Amino acid sequence: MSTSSARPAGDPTPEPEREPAGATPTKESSLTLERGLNLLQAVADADSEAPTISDLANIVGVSRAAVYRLLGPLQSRGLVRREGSKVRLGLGVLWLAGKVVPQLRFAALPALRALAERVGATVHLTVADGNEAQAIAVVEPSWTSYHVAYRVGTRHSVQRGAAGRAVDLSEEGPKWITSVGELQPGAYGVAAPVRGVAGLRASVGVIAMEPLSPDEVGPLVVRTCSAVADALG
Amino acid sequence: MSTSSARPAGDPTPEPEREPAGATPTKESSLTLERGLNLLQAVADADSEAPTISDLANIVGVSRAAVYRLLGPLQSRGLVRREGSKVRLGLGVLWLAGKVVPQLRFAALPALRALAERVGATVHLTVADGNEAQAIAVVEPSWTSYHVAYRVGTRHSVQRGAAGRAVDLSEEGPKWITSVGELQPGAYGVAAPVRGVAGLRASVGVIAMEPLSPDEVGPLVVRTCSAVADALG
DNA sequence: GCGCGGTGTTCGTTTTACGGACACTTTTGT
DNA sequence: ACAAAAGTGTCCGTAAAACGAACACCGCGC
Repeated sequence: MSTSSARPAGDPTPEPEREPAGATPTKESSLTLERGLNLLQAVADADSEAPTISDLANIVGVSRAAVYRLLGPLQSRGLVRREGSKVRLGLGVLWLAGKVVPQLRFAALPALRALAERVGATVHLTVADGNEAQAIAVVEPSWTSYHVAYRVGTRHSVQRGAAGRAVDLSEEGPKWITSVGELQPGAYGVAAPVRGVAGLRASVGVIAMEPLSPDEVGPLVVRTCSAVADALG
Repeated sequence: MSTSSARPAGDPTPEPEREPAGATPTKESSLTLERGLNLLQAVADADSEAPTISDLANIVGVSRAAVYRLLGPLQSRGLVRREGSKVRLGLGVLWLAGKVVPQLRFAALPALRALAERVGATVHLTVADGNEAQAIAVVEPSWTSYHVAYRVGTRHSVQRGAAGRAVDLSEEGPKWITSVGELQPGAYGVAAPVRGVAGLRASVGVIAMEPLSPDEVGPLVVRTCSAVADALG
């Protein structure tokens, strides 16, 4: 939550206060929406056993009448669907997911571009989806005569390529990974995982036609990963 | 807004039974949740221009204070994230999307199984994601000596294979599509698109090792598509 | 038959969310 | 440079919205 460096308005200066016992540090929340999203989450959590209305009322901790009210808006947007008396996730979720990728890409682009121009090679952001990895953003340097063209949307196993293996790189151990000709003969890769963004398995990678100097490029990639993580977190 | 409101009022339940009593199309709704989801949608709709709090207040038609309150729950679940003073979609959406596929698969399985047993060949449900198609459910017949093994998760271009081309089959024209050896030499395919489920581009296909009788199998596939559409809609 | 576990809707009450106002900081503009 | 504009974040009293118990109802099994 807004770990961004620049905090716009002043809240670190509790100067004009007369708040005796600050019970909650400004708990901004809306109970109804909270419950509505709890409901959505409860539906999502039930993988194979579709919950009934009553089940949901129990899980979320509200009356059944409330579940009906909350289900309305959820349903009209296709986030949930009713199948007889069972409730399941709806396809509106997929629509939303389709919208998140461009925004994710957009947010990460500046950091990727900086790296691409710096090292003069193609840079990409890859996210894991199950045990497949997919490139969601690619940036090519603007000043080179030759560089590798890498297509957005490329998918491969998370076990292949520097970018693939990097997404699940353990906390300890090497900070980055290199590969030679794993996905494409003659292609040299360096990649590092993006850490610190909850729910995201991703990596930033560099692809070049000539061997990269790992000691030089590696740290740059790692730094870009941090930048990307900041941009997304 | 969008097409989501295209919910046929009449409950399309060709499913035999289970429907308790006459479902009265009562407009159950919760204003707060409605607004909260509108907010989420507003954030999703802004592809490249990240909206500010004030923007969102204008778009959704509520006071800024309300936006703050609504943003709380949304943010804590990672559905949106704040980037300085801009608001973007969060990664919780991807998490949700990951949960919808198994439920989708589960819902469609009975219809697929029925078809597989009927024609004695492997049946699969394929959904399009961008210009790639991915098999999310595969059912193999239980009584055949030989059948094609097809892996869940297989991806290919939407232009290839009967299942791929079927997802974007226009309303007019053929009801189903056949293919021979397009993805795999010696494999014969018949596929038809799943229609009527808003926001979903999908197809049901049959794969066999021997030529299928289109006139016989085609209508069956189409019928299965309807069944699947009903199960999901 | 009767209870049991479901759904769907109503109604009066009070909790919840509303939005104008304020204090403040950052950016814009002449 | 300074002023004006636009932005954020938070307070408050008020009114409207959401709450949950209760009701009417249906299908199933003991």
